Amino acid sequence: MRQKITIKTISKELGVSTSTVSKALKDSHEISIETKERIQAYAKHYKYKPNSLALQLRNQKTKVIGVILPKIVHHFFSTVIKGIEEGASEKGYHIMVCFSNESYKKEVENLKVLSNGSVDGIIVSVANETLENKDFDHFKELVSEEIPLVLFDRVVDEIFCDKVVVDDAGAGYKATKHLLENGRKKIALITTPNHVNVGALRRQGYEKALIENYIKTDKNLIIEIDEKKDIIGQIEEVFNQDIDGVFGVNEIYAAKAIIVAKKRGLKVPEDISIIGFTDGLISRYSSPSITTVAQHGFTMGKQAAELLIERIEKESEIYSPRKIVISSDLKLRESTKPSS
Amino acid sequence: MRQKITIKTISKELGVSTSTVSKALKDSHEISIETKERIQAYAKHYKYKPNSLALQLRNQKTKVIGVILPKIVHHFFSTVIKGIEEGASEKGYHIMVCFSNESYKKEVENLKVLSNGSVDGIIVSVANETLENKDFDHFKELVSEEIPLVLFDRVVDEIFCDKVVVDDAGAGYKATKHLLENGRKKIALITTPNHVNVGALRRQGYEKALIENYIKTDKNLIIEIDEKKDIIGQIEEVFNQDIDGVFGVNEIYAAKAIIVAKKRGLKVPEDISIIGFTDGLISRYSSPSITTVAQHGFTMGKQAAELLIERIEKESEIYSPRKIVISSDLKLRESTKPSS
DNA sequence: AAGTTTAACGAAACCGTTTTCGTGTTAATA
DNA sequence: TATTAACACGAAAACGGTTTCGTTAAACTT
Repeated sequence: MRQKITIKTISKELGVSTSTVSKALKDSHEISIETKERIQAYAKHYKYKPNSLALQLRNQKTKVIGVILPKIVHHFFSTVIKGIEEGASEKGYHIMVCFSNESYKKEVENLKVLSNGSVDGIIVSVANETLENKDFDHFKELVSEEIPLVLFDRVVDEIFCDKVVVDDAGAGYKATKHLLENGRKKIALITTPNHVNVGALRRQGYEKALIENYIKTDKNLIIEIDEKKDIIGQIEEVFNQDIDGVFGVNEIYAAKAIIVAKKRGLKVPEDISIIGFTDGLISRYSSPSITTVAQHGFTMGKQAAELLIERIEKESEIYSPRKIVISSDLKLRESTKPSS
Repeated sequence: MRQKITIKTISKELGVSTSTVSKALKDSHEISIETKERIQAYAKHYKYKPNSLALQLRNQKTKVIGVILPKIVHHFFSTVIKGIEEGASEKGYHIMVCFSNESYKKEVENLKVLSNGSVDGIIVSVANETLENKDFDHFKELVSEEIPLVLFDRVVDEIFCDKVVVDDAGAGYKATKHLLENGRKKIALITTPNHVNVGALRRQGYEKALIENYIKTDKNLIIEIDEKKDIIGQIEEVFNQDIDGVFGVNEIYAAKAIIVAKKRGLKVPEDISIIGFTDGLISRYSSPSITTVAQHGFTMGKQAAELLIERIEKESEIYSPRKIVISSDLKLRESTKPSS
């Protein structure tokens, strides 16, 4: 890189001290008008830009927030990022993004790098592997160092920090209830293994809705997808039962359920209602378009950013972690309708 | 934040100088084994972490690369980010992500913030508004400051820097040729306004393929979508002509074309073949699934990162900008087949 | 015994900026 | 004319590290 121009350069060139230059550039009254003009003109001409690293070091703050996500090529998470960025940028912050790729090891590494002073606070959605391991020491260490931390979506209760979550149980309940109101009675649940707590919560909602309607849950109708194997094949199994409704805990499962249904000659939504989760592009563009639970990723991200920044800027206050629950709505589309 | 422990703290506490501490932590031979052990034990116990800002300031490098994207909630761009992150992280770099939201003003701002020393280099895909304005001074200034810059996908030839692009003209040609080989002759092109140069290039490819097959291009079959208006409505117009093939320059246009076709009672792909661009989720899950040109966003991102890092680390060498062209492939799916 | 090497450490400069606290000069006041 | 205030500026410390170059004392040569 070309020789950068710094305050020191200016001060040498103009025969004044660095303090004078610094003050002149800030239009301080301590400096005479002529000197200020000379310095400012010089700075402008040579396109002086204050080195932000130096400022960050001096001010002991970076105005950057770190974000660690399990993945990015995913509608929900990219929406959240957008929300975080908007929330941050409104307050003059920037974001530094890392991915754990669902790996515990990468999460730990990322956390370590971010916590060495390069960011003022961190927003995380916990990796699946970490949730399985139940090893949260890296987060606890962060908290003990009093680095502001906000968890969202995939959160862990035992970590003492602010959280933003969707009402997954409520959402699962709403989705299932919608199917029930459609007159569906034999409702399959396509979900993730139980350690993914959002999946578990959605399942709770599903079960609650069934119980309220005096339907007992049938284990054969619940299938936990192993993403390492063929997903379609696993979904096929549940279609071997007699079912008239499907609740998929994400939009991929719902979309694949539609594919399976079609293959079996079932008409969606006439013969079977299918509902998904995450209001992404798939739900909008699949045919029939899919009724889903909208997760409001943007709102989550923005709230998370706002929460974090508040924490950063009021560091002195007594700390009592907050939990924001974002409620989710049903987005009605073509894949569900009352049974005839 | 709690009182951070620094080298100075350690040196005071242990009654040695900061230089000794620094050397001891680096296991320097200059320091006696006993002293080293004392210092290292203390550092470990109190979880000393070197402040990266201080290091960055001293080393005059941050190991961070800035990324400016027009948007994020978009399959292609999120794939690119993933590629960039992977390329960066393999070389020990981190990424700082900003969004221009297609706005010239935000792009300029982001560029200014990133170019003040907080990153070692920058990767950008230019905002639409900037492409319309044709105002590239902010990039030129960056180049004149010799800050490493890589442009990808939406690039501008007149900016003197490395570039990574997809072979848009070639891809447009391939797509159109595929339709022609399907026996389609009246092929509509649904594209963007011409200032978006990727759109323009794809159009060139389209026209080239037609000319090669002695078909003259019909202006009525080409429609430039104004995204501010109702997209479906605009697509409807082109369906008022007699057409048997559609080439949409992104997957949304292709998906919407399918919707319109269905509404008109046309069967896809029997009556009309439809091909899209960007191999995202929509193409995979729409029904019928959509034949597309796969853009290899991941590869682009990774290449961009590698190019940039090479530039950063070999700053002394004579500069002659490189342009990497990523070739694109057709991903055949259900929405196209030979006419019968 | 005088000179030389080596081990173990510290002082100080440096990265770029801000800010507090002088300090010297001039102008205003008593 | 002596004192004081105002003005314009500079020196130095600070942020948290690294690194070069002493420096001192002990150990080793000859």
